[in-house]
Amino acid sequence: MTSRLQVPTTNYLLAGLPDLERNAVMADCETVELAFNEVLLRPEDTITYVYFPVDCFISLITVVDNDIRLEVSMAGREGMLGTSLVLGIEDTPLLSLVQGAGPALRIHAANFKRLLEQCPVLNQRMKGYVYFVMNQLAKTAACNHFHAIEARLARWLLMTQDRAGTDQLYLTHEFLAIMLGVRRAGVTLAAIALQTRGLIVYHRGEIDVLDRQGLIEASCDCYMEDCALYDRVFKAL
Amino acid sequence: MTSRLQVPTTNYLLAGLPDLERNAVMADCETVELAFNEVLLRPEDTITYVYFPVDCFISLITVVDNDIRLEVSMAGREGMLGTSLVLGIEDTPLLSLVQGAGPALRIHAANFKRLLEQCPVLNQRMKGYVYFVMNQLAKTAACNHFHAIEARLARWLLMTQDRAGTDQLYLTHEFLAIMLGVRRAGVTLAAIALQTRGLIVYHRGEIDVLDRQGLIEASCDCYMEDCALYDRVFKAL
DNA sequence: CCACTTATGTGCGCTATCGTACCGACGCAT
DNA sequence: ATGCGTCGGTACGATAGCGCACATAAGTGG
Repeated sequence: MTSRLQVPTTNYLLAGLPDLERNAVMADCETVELAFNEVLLRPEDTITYVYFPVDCFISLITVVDNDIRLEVSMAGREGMLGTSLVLGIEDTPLLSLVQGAGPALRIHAANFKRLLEQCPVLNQRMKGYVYFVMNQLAKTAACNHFHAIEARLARWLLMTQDRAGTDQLYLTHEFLAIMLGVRRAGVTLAAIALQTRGLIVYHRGEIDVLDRQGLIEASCDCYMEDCALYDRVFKAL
Repeated sequence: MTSRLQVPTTNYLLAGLPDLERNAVMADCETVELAFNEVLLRPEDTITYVYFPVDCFISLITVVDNDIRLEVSMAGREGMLGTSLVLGIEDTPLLSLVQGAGPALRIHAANFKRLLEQCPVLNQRMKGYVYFVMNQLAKTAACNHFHAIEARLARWLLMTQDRAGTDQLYLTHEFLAIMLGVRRAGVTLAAIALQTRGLIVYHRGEIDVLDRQGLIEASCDCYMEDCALYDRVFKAL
């Protein structure tokens, strides 16, 4: 049960294409249902499909020291999975994990590469997205380093809310701890702080955003800067 | 005075081009001498020149909360400055700062864009470098978050040594502190530890690498993984 | 309704790092 | 030779977050 009034039917990167290109892309797309916790790509994997989330979202996670994980990017309907192919590289060093179940469009890698050649607007939008992700990575590196858990949690919830398109998020503190690279107990404390301020309520694996504006104030500026960068890149495309 | 026996005359990204393309690129290049501490690009700046370091190196720095800085990437003769143009974007959100003075090749942005269209190998190598940087950013985000100052300092020195091509590095603790996003006093302690182990010696703004292998052992795996990724990307190109 | 699993709350001692400050040493410039 | 700015060493209290461990509470399945 969600508060969503209307189920979105497409992905923003594709929605902005001119009709001709969008039709060409859609002709090669199939809709698939991504399951919660599904691993789409492991580090070093060869990319077989490119995914465009429609109503789901995916975490991109870097793995260090063999087992320590940290989320470095997130793709929902504003993004895609498979950026390496845009750069002409067939594999990925990141782990991609489905965090919000739901439909996505997917295309075979070979078809995607063909489409990149044939569709100049698609190509430029994909490159724009790569640019956005790069700068999000840079910003996130600094954010993770300098900002407190509470602000980072607020940012993470906002980003997830945007990508999930709903005010109800289904996540445990345990899971958030892994994403943020901190202790589970640390997340609990931060969550209590946000809840006490009336910004969220949560209960056993569900977090509801009550006060989006308040969350924005509780988060670091990184959230708004990310949004601004996305808009800047794609308003021009 | 350096320990370098031979001054390198070109940039690795360009050196690997087929003759035809390299000649085309070189025809549009001029050699410039970059000065220590020179700011090549500020956040939001429009890129006017693309730089290919020949015997100098440049820090790419992200700025958060208006004044806090953190180095997120570094470009020496193995890299370039101006990756945004490879993605068809004219500006950059990062600050680029010359850290090691010396010669670089530069090309006007407009000419570079033309060359990207005309030279397929150049284009693919540039995209490969973007891929490398993206994954370096992701890895660095985790490294900054999880690893101790001493290991990060060791990694930073190794990376700088590779890019500078010399065992003598001219950097103060103060400067290193800004790059690593830590206190100056924290760098001093880490430097003392490395020096005590005989891996480096330093004195008023100069750091000499004595035991490269030892430094590798003192650094986190991130260093070697970075090197491996670079090799993997470019051995295929 | 009970046993079990999972999610959250909490406590405690520990450590890395912070912020700040001060001092001495070095070396350049006059 | 002197003076001043820069660089590095050190100290000290503060603190965020850690590792670990245990308690409680809420669902879940028999």
